[in-house]
Amino acid sequence: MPKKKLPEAAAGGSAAQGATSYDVAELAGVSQSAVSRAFRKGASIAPKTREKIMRAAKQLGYQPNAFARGLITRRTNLVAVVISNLTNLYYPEVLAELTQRLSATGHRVLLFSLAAESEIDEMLGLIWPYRVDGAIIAARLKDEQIRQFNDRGIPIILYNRVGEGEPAASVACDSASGTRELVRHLLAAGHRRFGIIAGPHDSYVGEERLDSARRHLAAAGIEPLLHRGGFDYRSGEEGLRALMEASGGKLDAVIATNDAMAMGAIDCARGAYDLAIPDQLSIVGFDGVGPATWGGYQLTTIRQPVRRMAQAAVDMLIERIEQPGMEPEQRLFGGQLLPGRSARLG
Amino acid sequence: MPKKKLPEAAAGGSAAQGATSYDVAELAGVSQSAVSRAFRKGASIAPKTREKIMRAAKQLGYQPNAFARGLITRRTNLVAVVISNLTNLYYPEVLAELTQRLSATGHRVLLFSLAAESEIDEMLGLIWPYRVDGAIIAARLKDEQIRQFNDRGIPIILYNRVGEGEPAASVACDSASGTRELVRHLLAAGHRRFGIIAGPHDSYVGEERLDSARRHLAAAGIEPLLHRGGFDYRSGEEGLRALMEASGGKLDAVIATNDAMAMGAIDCARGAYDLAIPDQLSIVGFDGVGPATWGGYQLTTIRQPVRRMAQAAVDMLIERIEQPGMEPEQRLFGGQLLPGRSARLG
DNA sequence: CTGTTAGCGCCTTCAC
DNA sequence: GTGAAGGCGCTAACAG
Repeated sequence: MPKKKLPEAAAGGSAAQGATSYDVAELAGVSQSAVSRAFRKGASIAPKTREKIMRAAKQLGYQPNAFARGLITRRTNLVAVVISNLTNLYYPEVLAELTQRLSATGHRVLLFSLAAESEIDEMLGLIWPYRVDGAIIAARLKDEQIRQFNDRGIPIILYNRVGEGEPAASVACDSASGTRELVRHLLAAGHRRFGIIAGPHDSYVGEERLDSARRHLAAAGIEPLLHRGGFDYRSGEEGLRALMEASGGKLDAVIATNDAMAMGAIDCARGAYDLAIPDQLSIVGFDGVGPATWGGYQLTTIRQPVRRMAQAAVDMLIERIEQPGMEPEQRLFGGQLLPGRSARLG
Repeated sequence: MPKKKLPEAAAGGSAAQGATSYDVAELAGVSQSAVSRAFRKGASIAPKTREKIMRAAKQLGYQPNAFARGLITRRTNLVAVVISNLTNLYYPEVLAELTQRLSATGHRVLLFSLAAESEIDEMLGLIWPYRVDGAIIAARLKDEQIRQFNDRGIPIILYNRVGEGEPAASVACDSASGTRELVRHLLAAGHRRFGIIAGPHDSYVGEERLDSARRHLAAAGIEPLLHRGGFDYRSGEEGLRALMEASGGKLDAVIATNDAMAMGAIDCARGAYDLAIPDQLSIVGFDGVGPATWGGYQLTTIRQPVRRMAQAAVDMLIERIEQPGMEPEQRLFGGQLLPGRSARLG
């Protein structure tokens, strides 16, 4: 029988601070462990007792305490989702998909967002106490940081990143071949004078896109102008301005390494230089975010299959939670060319 | 001394499944409770022992188990954040602010996003087991649902919503007066034939904006045309089309109840009807999301003070966590008119 | 199928 | 300032 008997409201009054399984057991006239079983899925319990218990539970507003449960089962049903840059236009889509998928499989999302990549170590210190079952990470982890997850036996999935030395499972969109496709079409349409608006050095996919663009342009004997920005709209405006200046206004095509910058470049080209897009200048992006398809932009870009990628990330993570020690698979998704109307393609 | 002695790696090899405070105590040559004190802030412990313990802890990769701690202290440091519509352009900003603020005050964010408002009850069932310290909710709660939080003694802050019957603390942007300001300027500029593109009925702020617009137009003897959409860009396009049709093309101004729809309307007006904005048609929005200020739109709108609102929500929540039983204050923030270039204002 | 008995890892009195 | 017990709410073997 229950040892604690705080002076509580008599009948089914205020649930106050949360009833325990003992309270429910008492009310239902069964043992505490019966209550426990009633709330676990594969547990053997007679339908009648179960029903009795559920009724009592509802009356008391009882819900099993996840903390007590997690302490024993060593399963918290918590998944950490780490996103560096929530205001990026691209990530909200990802986050929405991830939380939906994770909820659907009985997991809760513990969200971490970073103001700067340097905060990662600090953030890891906030994660460990919660004994998350796994993590999905869209931020640049160092090998050392990946190893900390590995050492603790916490499976992780890197999103649009790959582990450099330390093994890590990952899903990503194939930036290299997406960019190649854009470059090829631009070359085929006769563009020769290129500018590139790239992101900061510390972005994995950003550098991949930049490298790919330069490599394939070099293969055609072309050396593009380069400007670096911060992946946001304003960077696109600044980038276009810088490129126009550096080229003396002689530019055929601009490759931005994401959509936000491409849209900034388009608006700047139209607004500040009165250029017709794509007739006088072709501009391409990457990601296929929502606004890219808006009438004002109709951006020529590569659309990442966000839903499938998120689905894959969740599936892979759950596999690894249920079945520890799986090999660090890397899944690479192809992007889809959205022709749009911001570039002339050949 | 520790009773469990699993056959583990001998030295400081693999931290495996997480060291406990007993492991640390043993290694540091102190009692378990000393370790506990070393990791709690206001606890009395000698600097030297503390240091010894911290060294041992680091060696073992020890971090206190939040589940065990929460079980005793009844404080989980978890805050539920519920957002109905993550892909809304507006909410990512909010979410980013909220997570930053909450992290800064030692709280973890448990994120829930809804595909439909009907999922709320289901979601509440997922929240209770985690004994969150509080919740910030940007979704339409019914009184009954608010009461469940109140009954459990879990403080909540409604974001851009207010409780209808059941008392609830809230922060919101003053939609009514923001809309009034827009309408007044539009009237002053001589607009007479109005169309409104509104959101679905179940949006609190949406209806508030709609009501306010209609009321102030009515005061000027004007009855606007109305089209309802879903708060997204496409709805704005459709809305404009519908209004043009219903008015036979005779329209002076369109009031969209959020920015996304306003931007859709602008693009549609330009693209499908070849109208010059704002010369031939004024279009206004509400929210002041990022893209609204982009060169292609330069939307005339009301900017919500998102940062201050998020800050306020977090502050109010924390107050109520530390000091239960505070009265349900409602904080209303004024929006700022962004004149932009999508409407002629008087 | 049900009740009993140990803990999960930590915080919290309480003596010392 | 430190260590020794007890218990937070629940699950996981066990008997019956």
